[in-house]
Amino acid sequence: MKENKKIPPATVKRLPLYLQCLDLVGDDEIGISSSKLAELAKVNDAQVRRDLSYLGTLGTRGVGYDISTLRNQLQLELGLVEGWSAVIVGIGNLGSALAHYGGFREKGFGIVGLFDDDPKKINSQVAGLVIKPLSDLEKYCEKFNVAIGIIATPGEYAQGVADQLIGCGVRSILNFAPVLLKNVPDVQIRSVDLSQELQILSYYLDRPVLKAVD
Amino acid sequence: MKENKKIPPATVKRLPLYLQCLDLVGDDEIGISSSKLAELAKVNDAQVRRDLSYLGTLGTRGVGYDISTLRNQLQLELGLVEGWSAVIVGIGNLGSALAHYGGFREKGFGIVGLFDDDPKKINSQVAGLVIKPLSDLEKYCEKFNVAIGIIATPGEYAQGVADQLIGCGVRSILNFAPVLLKNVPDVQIRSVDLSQELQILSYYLDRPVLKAVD
DNA sequence: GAGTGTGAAAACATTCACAGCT
DNA sequence: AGCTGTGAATGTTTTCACACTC
Repeated sequence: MKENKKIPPATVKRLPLYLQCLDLVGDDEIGISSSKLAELAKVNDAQVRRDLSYLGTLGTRGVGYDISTLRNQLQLELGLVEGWSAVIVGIGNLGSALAHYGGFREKGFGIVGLFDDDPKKINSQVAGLVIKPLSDLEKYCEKFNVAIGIIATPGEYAQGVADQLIGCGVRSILNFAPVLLKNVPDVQIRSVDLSQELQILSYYLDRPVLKAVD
Repeated sequence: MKENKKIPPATVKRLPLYLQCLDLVGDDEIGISSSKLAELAKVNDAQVRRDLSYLGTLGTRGVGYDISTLRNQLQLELGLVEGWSAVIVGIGNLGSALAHYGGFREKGFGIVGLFDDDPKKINSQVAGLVIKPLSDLEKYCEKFNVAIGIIATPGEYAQGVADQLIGCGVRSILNFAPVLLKNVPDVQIRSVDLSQELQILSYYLDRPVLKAVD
């Protein structure tokens, strides 16, 4: 396991953003200043410097940050160089969208299996992978040492799928089903609830003056 | 416009969660205590009381909160009773998933139009709506007074679509494309980046001891 | 001169703990 | 007795501002 120097959660949430911003600067650019990066990421420049300082002393005073060093360090810190394997469970429209989404592979994640219990879907192909029944999950998790489970099922199946994933040794779950999953010790669960995002937006719709967070 | 008593952003983010939790309690229950709600929402009970106190004095000391009053107040505060209209642009797998997603309507949003510029998709139906070309966007926005634009296009089209939506008077955008949209004054933009969520998970994957935020 | 790294200040968010109401 | 609403305490995050390095 990696050394546990603590990076504040608020900073962790911004690291992928910085990584994305680095891809936006021209290939000819070799360095970047905190203020330029701040402008791209739409945050304060002191914020950028504070955040990056948690990764070590990466910058050069009077000069800025070397882009490729910075990118490497961000990838390292986020664990994107470990090549984590992931499976997607629930291959409806959302699951298919996720399976096709190139951003995962590009960022170092490998989608190694698609699962669904609908007989009409089993054995059909999506994004070059054959859809398997959930009974094959354990076999896959062992074979590919699956670290991440992505849940894209309807709400009513999500908790059962989560339990199964955890039973197979998966320690990280990204949940798109609109339900609250039970907490389990040592298992990280992140939920993205599409309708909640819209509700937050709705609050600010009436109040154009206020600024949302995030 | 609604009165602008300020609710802290961190609280606004939890209001939809409380609303969801209220649906979890039995229909026979008439009231709920902050500690019960806290348990369901997995937050501290003082947090619940503080959050709800921003909506006014809703509880009864010694008793708790009346569920239906609380639900009404949450919906009111979030602007879910205004019946905001939304359009979805980009009807690939993700856009289709969003179009089918029942949670939007249930929460008071009306999806009034689907748009895509792929000739193969135009005029076909998804979730009971006919897909229209982007050139029809302005007409729809006027006709239905569209408040929210949901972007589910590939990244390269997202900024153009956002510009068009804003040009049509849309003041709120929920963006699923993995790009950073330009900020525009008085336009609220929320981005959900699927790969960023996965990267945050990845950070904590190596560090089972640490707790993520959110 | 330009731009980082970081103490110190300010702002924001969470939690404790209890007075006060039912 | 039970549970809310909220001052006060604590913890976290952001921002300022400047000493320091290249």
